[in-house]
Amino acid sequence: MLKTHNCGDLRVADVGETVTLAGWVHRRRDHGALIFLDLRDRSGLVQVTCNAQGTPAAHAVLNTVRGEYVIQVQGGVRDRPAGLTNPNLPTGEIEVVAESAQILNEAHTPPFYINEDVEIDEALRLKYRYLDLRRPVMQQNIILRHQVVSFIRKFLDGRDFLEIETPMLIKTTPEGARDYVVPSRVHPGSFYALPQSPQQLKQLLMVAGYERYFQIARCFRDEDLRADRQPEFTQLDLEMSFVDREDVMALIESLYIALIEALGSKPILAKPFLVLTYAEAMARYGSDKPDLRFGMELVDLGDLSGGSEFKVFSEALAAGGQVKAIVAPGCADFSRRQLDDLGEQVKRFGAKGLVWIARKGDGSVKSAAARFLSESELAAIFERTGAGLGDLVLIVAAANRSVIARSLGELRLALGQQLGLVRRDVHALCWVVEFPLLEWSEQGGRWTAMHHPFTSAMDEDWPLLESDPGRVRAKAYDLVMDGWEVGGGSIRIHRRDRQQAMFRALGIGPEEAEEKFGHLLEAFEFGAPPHGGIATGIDRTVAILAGTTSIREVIAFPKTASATDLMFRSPSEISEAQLRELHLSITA
RNA sequence: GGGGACGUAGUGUAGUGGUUAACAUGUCGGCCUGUCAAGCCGAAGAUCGCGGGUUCGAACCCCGUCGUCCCCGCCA
Repeated sequence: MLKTHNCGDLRVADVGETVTLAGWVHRRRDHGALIFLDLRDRSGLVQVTCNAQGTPAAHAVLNTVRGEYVIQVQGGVRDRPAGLTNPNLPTGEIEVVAESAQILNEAHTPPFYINEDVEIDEALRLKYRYLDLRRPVMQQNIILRHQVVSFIRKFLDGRDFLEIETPMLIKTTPEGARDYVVPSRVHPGSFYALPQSPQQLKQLLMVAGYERYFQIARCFRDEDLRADRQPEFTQLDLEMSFVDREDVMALIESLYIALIEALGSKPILAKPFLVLTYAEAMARYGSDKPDLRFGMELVDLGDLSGGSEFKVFSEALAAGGQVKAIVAPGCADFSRRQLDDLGEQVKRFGAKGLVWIARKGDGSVKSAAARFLSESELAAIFERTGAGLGDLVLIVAAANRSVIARSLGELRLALGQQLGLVRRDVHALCWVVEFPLLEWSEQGGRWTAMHHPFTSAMDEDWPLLESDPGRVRAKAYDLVMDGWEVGGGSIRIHRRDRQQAMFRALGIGPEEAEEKFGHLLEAFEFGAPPHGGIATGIDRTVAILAGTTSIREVIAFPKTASATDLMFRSPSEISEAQLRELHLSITA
């Protein structure tokens, strides 16, 4: 080894030791005959010093080094003189007096600061990702990610799980996201698909009798990107035989509690995790991934507004819709401009408008709708919503219930952040269960699986699959953390007849089912055990633990929003020869 | 596919129609033996993303285009 110690590990206990260090010049403070420099390696920083009289050999070398030079230093660890310690550095009580030093490699001045935390254009960071990753913040993120994955492996190994790899070159499936596809050289005109998840493979491992499987699995989906979505991402993929819903949930709950308590920096707001049905989550939070770090729940005003003079209310209800409200605490004095902005926000989600009622501090009521609402109606609204003096009641009425949920749910999130109501000092996790098995696709004109086509219905709901598919609830569960969907899973179908019934409900005919899923259907006839599992997002989990809002911050080499890699400059064209070999021609 | 924001020395920003594009920091040089965002003095460093247009005159206004980010659609 070119070094005997790590920079960041040196302490007072090492005083008197002779050490050899190697690392990057983080910062240099040159007093002429006296030089200080902060030497950095993965473990952290330590101050190295030398002077022209006492250590001339080292001084001659360190006089020429610059930022990010890679150097090696030999010297003794000593206590810093009294009053000269640096409490901001874990190594701040000691320093290394360099006796000699060598330049291992010179470095250009980097295109951005590695030794300072300033905002840098993300495109530049991605172009020089290897320098970006050198920054201490990024190193912490990547190290945290390693710790999370390592923790999960140990946890599951201790509970009798087997880590089993599954292929990356599989087969395109109907349903779900757009596949990334790989042309076959050997079979002209045929393609592999990269897995959107190892879903079928892990089910087949259950049929194979492995009982408890997991994998830190890379997944690929060719869909547009977001701050929390990359074309390739990593899941903890897990499957168990002979379990019911509660078994999988209990296992993952204990894993996440242990994980957060071991590696997170914030306490968990409530244990055990709250379990909400999908219907409840939508009703109370207007979202299937509610952020429980603050209140501001949606309140139903339907029974108060049935006979209202206010047609916005009564007509929505007559059309089978709802009238619902949230209370923005202390916002009664919002300006007209602010209220208009809130109105614009809900319109994005299909609401015709936002009804606002300001209950002023002096007890007076201000509202554009006030003349349509009686005293008693107002009083009832204030009582139901709990709106006090100084609060602002925000109401959406619509015939379409999902419009109300969506618009008030998003408004709740926006206001929660804007008003600083979201508790940043805790993590809040919950389960959302009993999702609808199917949802109607307007553009497809058919039912689609809300989770995936292998999800089992609730036992008592199976009879509804043909008669009333929209009412069938799934044995599915989502894990939600701080308003992010971090995981989702289900008990699977393990009987051929039920799987066929599911395909039928999805409009997949017998021939197509045989062609696309024949292997699975056949496997179910050879003794498939009842089984279920879950997949949780490693990128999202680490991002939340790291306190960042983009998963790119916890992925070593992420892609841009347009799915390019700025360092490799990928995707890129391939040669004519490669195209020929793959039997491909470019038409675009 | 759609909407929005941004693009100015290496980096982060200011400049919203008028002389030589400003500030901080970094870089380079000089001085300096206790700094830790070292300090002091000096110097260099800009195709104002790119193309077109309006104007006597454009970093600034307009159109297009490229790139990055955020959102909608999409994401079983």
